Amino acid sequence: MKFDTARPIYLQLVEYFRNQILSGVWQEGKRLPSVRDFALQLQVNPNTVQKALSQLETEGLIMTKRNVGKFVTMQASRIDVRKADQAKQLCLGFVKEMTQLGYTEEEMIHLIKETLHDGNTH
Amino acid sequence: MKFDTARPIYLQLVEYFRNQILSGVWQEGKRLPSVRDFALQLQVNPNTVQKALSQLETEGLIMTKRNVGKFVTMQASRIDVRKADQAKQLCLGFVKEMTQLGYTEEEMIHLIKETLHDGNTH
Amino acid sequence: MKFDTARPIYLQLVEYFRNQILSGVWQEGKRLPSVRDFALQLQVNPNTVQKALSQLETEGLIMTKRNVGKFVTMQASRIDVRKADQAKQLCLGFVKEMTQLGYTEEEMIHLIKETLHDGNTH
Amino acid sequence: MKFDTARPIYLQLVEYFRNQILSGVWQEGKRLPSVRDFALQLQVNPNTVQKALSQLETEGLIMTKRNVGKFVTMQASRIDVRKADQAKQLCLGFVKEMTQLGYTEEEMIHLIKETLHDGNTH
DNA sequence: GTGGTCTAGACCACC
DNA sequence: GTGGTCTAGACCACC
Repeated sequence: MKFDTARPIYLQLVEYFRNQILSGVWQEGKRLPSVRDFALQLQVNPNTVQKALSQLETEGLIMTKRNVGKFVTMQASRIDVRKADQAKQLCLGFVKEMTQLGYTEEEMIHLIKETLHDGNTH
Repeated sequence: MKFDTARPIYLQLVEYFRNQILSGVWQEGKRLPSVRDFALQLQVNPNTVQKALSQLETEGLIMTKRNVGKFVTMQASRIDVRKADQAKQLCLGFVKEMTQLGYTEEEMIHLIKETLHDGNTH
Repeated sequence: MKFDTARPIYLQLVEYFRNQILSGVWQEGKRLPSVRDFALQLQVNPNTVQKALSQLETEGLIMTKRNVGKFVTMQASRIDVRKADQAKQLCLGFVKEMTQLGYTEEEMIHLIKETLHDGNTH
Repeated sequence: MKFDTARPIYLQLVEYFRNQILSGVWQEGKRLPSVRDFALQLQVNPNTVQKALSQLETEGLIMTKRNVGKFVTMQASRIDVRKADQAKQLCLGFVKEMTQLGYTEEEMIHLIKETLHDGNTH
């Protein structure tokens, strides 16, 4: 995994982990690797992993079973709500910035389609 | 003007100034207020204004005439290119994140339209 | 029985067993199920049950008859003293925290009554 | 300040800081000592102080002005709500445990009064 | 082995 | 000077 040096590693981890959960790549109830394993695998300090996972626990996407491990929440509804929230935030931000630049609805939609069909999303 | 205390003020100024230029609110060739006037008006340290304006000069959106003042560039084409770039970046980021969450093209466009017609953009 | 995965299970057992004894649900002299039976019934490791029962024996609420089994103590006075102690500790803690928050005697008593009559205690 | 060695220091700090705010000892808008000063004064590591203050920021009781310092929130209403919440939680816990032990309303209130008039609260 | 806490100390950006 | 991040590494309880 490549980290952007300009932003805190732990925040990039939060975003990565959150995406895995909201997109369903990590399914409800899935057991996560241990903090130490994550740290080895991601080449960062265990404390950094711990900080990211704690934040996701605060957000309710992860739960800890003491002396057992950490798990993706089993409440699918919570995941769905968060996913819809996240999408709404992304849309709001995008629309706000494009509007400020002076783009119209048609232009926005045209540009979005163009972007999707360019194959630059990967 | 309201600043977010969590992010560097100079960056917020860069974004604000850049938006004014790219959206055409500040037209080509427009003379900018002096650094001191900006600082008074925005209630920030003159060094902060200076730092923001320098960055925009590096980006080619502003030019300095020695002993006269600072001006929005007169090269309209440069502004247009930057504006298109900015829009493309916004689209790429938006599409990438929505795709990661698992949204399809139709869903994205539906959500964008919904956002625009909700009146929540302000 | 539901355990809070965030806190040691054995401590939760200690609290549960102690409550059963102090409240009189388990009367003086009552013979307890075997460690193995408890473990099966509570779905925990026998070592965990053992640890909890040992602590209660140290506290004098339980006694072991070798090759026979474990029993609630027959000294009713010991139970009464511990119960009064426990209540006193609860009161002290409660009053201390409420006082720190700035609540007066009248307010505390009013809130307690409100809580009791809300039916939220279960 | 004396720390209970059985519980995490950062949690004890959270509780201490929170109490200072909810009780009004630290008033709305009050600037807190710097993280480093707190650490020196409390004889703990700056990271430990930081962790406690971050949690209070998540709770909305503290806000950070970058490069300036940390401040008690200026939203008095938020403080009031949290204070009422806290009191309700304390009452619920107290009533639940006393009820489990078999105490009646009259007994609880009698014991609370006794505790308050014993002078043992300090 | 699991997560959680804490320290010492370095380094960073911003102002 | 301010807060924020990160690391290396130790130590703990629980199971």
